Formats: sequence, structure tokens, C-alpha cells
Amino acid sequence: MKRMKIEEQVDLLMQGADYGDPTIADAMAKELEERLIESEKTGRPLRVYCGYDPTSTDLHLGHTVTMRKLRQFQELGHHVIFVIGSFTSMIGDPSDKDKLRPQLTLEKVLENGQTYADQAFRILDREKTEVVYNHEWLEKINLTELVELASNFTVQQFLARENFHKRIDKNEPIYLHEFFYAIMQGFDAHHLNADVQIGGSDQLFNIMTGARKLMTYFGQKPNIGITLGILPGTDGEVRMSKSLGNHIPLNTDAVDMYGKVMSIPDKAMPVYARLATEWTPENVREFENGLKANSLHPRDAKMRLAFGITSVFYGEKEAENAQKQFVTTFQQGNIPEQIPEYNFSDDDNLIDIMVSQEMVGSRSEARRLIDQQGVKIDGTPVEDMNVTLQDGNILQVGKRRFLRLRK
RNA sequence: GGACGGUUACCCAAGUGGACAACGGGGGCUGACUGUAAAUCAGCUGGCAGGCGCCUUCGGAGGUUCGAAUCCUUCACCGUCCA
Repeated sequence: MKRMKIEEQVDLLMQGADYGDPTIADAMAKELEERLIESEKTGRPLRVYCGYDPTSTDLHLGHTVTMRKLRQFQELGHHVIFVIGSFTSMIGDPSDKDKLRPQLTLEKVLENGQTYADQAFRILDREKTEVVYNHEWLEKINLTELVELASNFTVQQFLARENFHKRIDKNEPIYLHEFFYAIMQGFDAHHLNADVQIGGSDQLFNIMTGARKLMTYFGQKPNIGITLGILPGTDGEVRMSKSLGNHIPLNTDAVDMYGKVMSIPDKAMPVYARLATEWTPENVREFENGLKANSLHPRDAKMRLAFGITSVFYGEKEAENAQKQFVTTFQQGNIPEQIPEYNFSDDDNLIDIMVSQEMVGSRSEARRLIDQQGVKIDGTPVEDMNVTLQDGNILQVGKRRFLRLRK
């Protein structure tokens, strides 16, 4: 990977970038190319950073999109800085309007940050990653400095941002400190003397207007922004998020991850390929073209995708096993090799077991599923909920929940 | 400081005295079909019970009423506008 041609590098590093405006995309790609050339000449690695607000400690696939990008830089020999938004997350970013973020204590933030970073090291090279906390410099800014920083911006610039613009039209509140958010982020870039900043495409404004402007003001070369597309959740529509329940968590197992990827809608496959795999731009293009031309069967494509993503986190062996399980269970409708067992007694009836083994949420739900032919014993739908159970019976609830009954 | 509006189930969002366990959409679940847990179609989606019953739920607490998510009082939180 080390000796890639510059244009190949640019191609790889810009993969998945989304600026919503081709002019910016071209400009950024060009600047990146220049800086890569310069880096190669001088031997100075680029300083690349991405900031994370550790409000949740449970990472999912969506979080890994920017991390993977950092990883690519890392592999090309550049210096990666993992910024934990210890200051910013204490304030809370109100642009996520739907959730009221609790005010976290610094202690809690540091703790979360650590967990966060630990999970991130499934992707990043721990040895080569510098982890920093932005409260270390941001909390030292005094009012005089803040006013000075703020004087680089006009209200109109902020109002031009679509996000704010829309909210004004809809008569929704915009808090003053939301404006500071971009300034703080810009200050991070300045403080770190960053060459490249990674973020989601929702960070375009903060990076372009905030960071680049402030860096220029401080006499630095403005950092290059690589804003990546947003990974949709398993519904294929909206951004992946735990609270929406459409996420693919990292803390799970290979079988589950594989299955979850298989459940995304067909139309989401290209985005996943671009943002969530380790594939080269060439592989991705081939994948997309295959889908478009129908030369690649959608089911096989999705299996390739699921395999590719799962193997990043669990290795090829585990991914292969997950794939095998998937094929036997869902494609062929067989029973998976490994299923939990339960020792029942004569007092247990079917519904009791389903409830106590958490195969269903309530007795009513159990009844409903039986009505719907969704409960099977040894492959036969249960008609009567008072069936006599026998040692060795396989109880199946829905498609995915299995239990071997033992007496 | 003033005027006005909001708070409904996992999410969004109807409902302004009885037919409301509460329209609709999203999500989730089940079934059929298939190309996979995709797409499409159909059903289900508070709990307990299981033959037309009971209990809990519409920001909190009280009240009016035979009867309230709907009216009144009060508290809390949120928002918009004017100053």
C-alpha cells in the first residue's frame, strides 16, 4: 500500500466523500493531491484528524466510516489524531434537535472517551494513533479571544447554511452557541495544525467555513476537508443510529453482523460498499457496475458485502462461518448448528418457556405468534398452545429464535 | 416582563366530553412469495385472561362529570413572537 501512485492515493482517499457540490469536491481533491505530493517530497507525514463526541459508548457501523478513512491515511504513512470532543460534548451539540443531550461531567466524558477509543482501535492502529481531548485547549479560551475569533465570521455566513436557513423558515430555534460550535471546531483544526480533517457530510459547514477560515486567520494553510457520505441504517433510509434502532452494533458477533447486513435493502448496497468496506475504489466500481448491469446477482452481491464487512471486524474465518450459518438457516431453512438448550420440567408449558427464555416479550405476544403460525416445534407450526413437549424438541419462534428442549 | 402555542404509545403524528387501547405514516414482528432477513402482498404491533371480560396508558398532581386524551385548576418542561 505504501508505494501507491499519487493519483491512486487521491482516488482511494476521496472514496465515499460527499460534498453536495462537485466544485468543492474537485477543489478538495486537487488540494489533497498537492499536499500529498508535498508530503512525499519533504517526507513530512500529513496531520489528519477527526473529532468524536463520546455521548454514547456503544459504537456501530456508522461510526466506523470516518475511522476507516483515518485508517487509510494511517496505512499511507500519515499521522492520525483521534480527537475526543471532551469540551464540545459537555456543551452538547444542539443541532441534533431530537435528543436532549444530558450535560455530561468531564469525568464521565473522559471515561466514555476511553471506551470509545478502545472500540475504535478495532479499526485504527493503536500504536500509530494520537488520542487527544479538546477540553485541554478549548476551556482555556477567554472572552477576549473568543470575541476575536468570532469577528472572523458574519451572521450572514451562518444563515447561509442550509441547516440554519431551514430552521429560520420553520420558525425553529437556533441557539447562539450553535454558532460557536463551528468556531470551536475550527479552533481544534488550528490548534492541531491539521492538514486534513475528516467528518460526516453534515460537517461540511464546520470544516469549510469554520476551520478553513480560522486557520487562514492564524496564518496557517487551511486544512482539507474530507466529508464522507452518511451511512444509512438497516432500513436503508435514514442515518444509522442506535436510538432509531436501525444500527449494526460493533459489540455483537459475526453471525449477527452478517445477518444484519443481509437485511439492508438492495438499494443501500452501493453506499455500504463505498463507506463500510475495505474495498479499493476499483473493487467498488466493479461492484456497482455489476449491479447496474445485472451481471451480479443482488443476493450474491449482498452476501459479498456482508462477508466483506463482517471480516473487517471478525476476520475471514469467522465471516465464513457466519456465511455458512446464514445459508443453512435462511437460504435452506434448516436449523443452525449451535442453538441454546433449555431444561424444562413438567410444570412448564410452551408459553412459559417462550417468556422465561426471552424468546418473546410477553405472553400476549407469544399467543399472537402462535396464531400467526410463527411458532414451530420440530418444524411443524404449533396449533395448540398446550402441546406436550418432549425431550429433544426443537422450538422455533419466528425465523431466528431457536431453542433445544431438554428434559 | 408580555402575548400565544406545544407536551399522545419505540419514533413522527391525528384525535378537543362517550363508538378510544386511541386514525395515519415510519420502525418492528409474523405469514405468503422469492433472489437473502431484499422487493411485493397480507396480517399483527399495551398487559393479563382467553370465547364477547378485566387492568394500565395520552407531561405530573388534583378537580368537574354517569363518563375525560379531550373541560377546569395547578405544577413542570419545551417552543415562537413582542419588549
